[in-house]
Amino acid sequence: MRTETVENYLKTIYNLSSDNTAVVTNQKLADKLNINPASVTEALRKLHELKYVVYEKSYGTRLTATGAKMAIDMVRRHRIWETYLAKELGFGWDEVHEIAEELEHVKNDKLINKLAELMGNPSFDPHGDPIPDAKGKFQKNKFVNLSEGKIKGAYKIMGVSDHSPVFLKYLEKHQLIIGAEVQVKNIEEVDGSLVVLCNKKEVIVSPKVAGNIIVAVK
Amino acid sequence: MRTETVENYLKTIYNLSSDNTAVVTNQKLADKLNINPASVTEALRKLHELKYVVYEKSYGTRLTATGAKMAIDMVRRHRIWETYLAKELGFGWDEVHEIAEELEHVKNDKLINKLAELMGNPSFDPHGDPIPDAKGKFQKNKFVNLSEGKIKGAYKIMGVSDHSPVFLKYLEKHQLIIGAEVQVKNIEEVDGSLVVLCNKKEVIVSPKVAGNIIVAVK
DNA sequence: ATTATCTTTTAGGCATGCCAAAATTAATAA
DNA sequence: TTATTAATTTTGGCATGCCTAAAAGATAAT
Repeated sequence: MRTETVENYLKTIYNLSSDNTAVVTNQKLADKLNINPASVTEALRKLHELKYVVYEKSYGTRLTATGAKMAIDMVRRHRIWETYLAKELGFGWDEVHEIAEELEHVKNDKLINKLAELMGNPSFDPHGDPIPDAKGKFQKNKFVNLSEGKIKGAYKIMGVSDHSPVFLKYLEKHQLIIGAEVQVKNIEEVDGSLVVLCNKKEVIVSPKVAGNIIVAVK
Repeated sequence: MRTETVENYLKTIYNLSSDNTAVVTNQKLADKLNINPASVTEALRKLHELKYVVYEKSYGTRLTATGAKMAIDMVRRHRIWETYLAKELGFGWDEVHEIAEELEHVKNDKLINKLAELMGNPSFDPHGDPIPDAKGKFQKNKFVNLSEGKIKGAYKIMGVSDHSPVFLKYLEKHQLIIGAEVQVKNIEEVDGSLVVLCNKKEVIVSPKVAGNIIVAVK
């Protein structure tokens, strides 16, 4: 099996079983990878042989320790590249994902570590997602959704949970970017939208949008 | 045919037909690519169909305009990455080739152009190999330090790397100004100083001074 | 418990990109 | 020119990674 193929499967399984405990169904994998479920079955059998996953037919799949390690390594590479592209090369945060998707397959740990070092070993990428360190350890974050914000509460935007370009562009337009400090002035009772002060300007944030903004309480 | 495969063939053909005129034999390609000659025959037939090469059986191969363009693009990407890895990330010169070999396949021109821009759009990589610009044009003249000049070599002064008034005044005094044409008559074995002919006058240039004079090879 | 529905797996196929060995073609020397 | 040698191409095969369609298995509703 080609490394790139293995990496893509493991990464996807990892992302679908967030806490690395849940079992992933073939259908979901097929959807994410945009391939036929039959192909997933084949691939999983091989990944099982290779000891990257434990796969019981008609039941589901989970990563082995080895598989999880590789997956987390992919997450690290991806997020380091994303951060680098955005922070150092000035790419828009809506552009970085696609490029990182290719760069993450370059097999050279020293390269990733140098890039990380160059940026001061960041713990979060431009989307606010945590970057595991070289040993695969994540920095624990205790962030909340802006939708849980309270009137007069002050917050700092740490990340987003919707990574679609449409969403990211929308946020940028209103200066609701990573690192921005916001203050909730009011919460409309009618629809639950938040009136927040950001960069000295008032912005109305719908509950849906707020639910996709991750903030740290200040 | 996978893009990466195409790219590797075109790049190799390009490198083997330096001036882009010569015909490349299958055997040489097979050797360079570490594959069986039979596989080369197959691949070339496909590349011919795809209009990347003109391939006449039992004769040889040369790149079409399209093929050459792609190949030169690969050269640019490779050399930009090499330069970047060495200059910006501190990789040793022996390490960069292998990594660049992977990075060069990442399909994003904006990325390469940003990297190039970051480094001031270099025309030569640290080896002195020319880096084609985004349009595929090579800079004719190769810039080197005058300290790398060879006996009987003819050069044109293009710039200096020491901008101190003392240094500039010294150069002026000896007519060693931008645009001046110089010829190395001799290199003293004792201290490595160069005897150069400039404006029909002989000048002794110490290694230290020569190291701060940038010249184009004529 | 049985049917209807949905998911997963099996079976058979296809394109890619490589191989080894045999056959052909070209180049070189006698 | 003919024999020898070298390069090239043909042939048949193999692994990868995907596909579609059909069979088998699991799930849920009546």
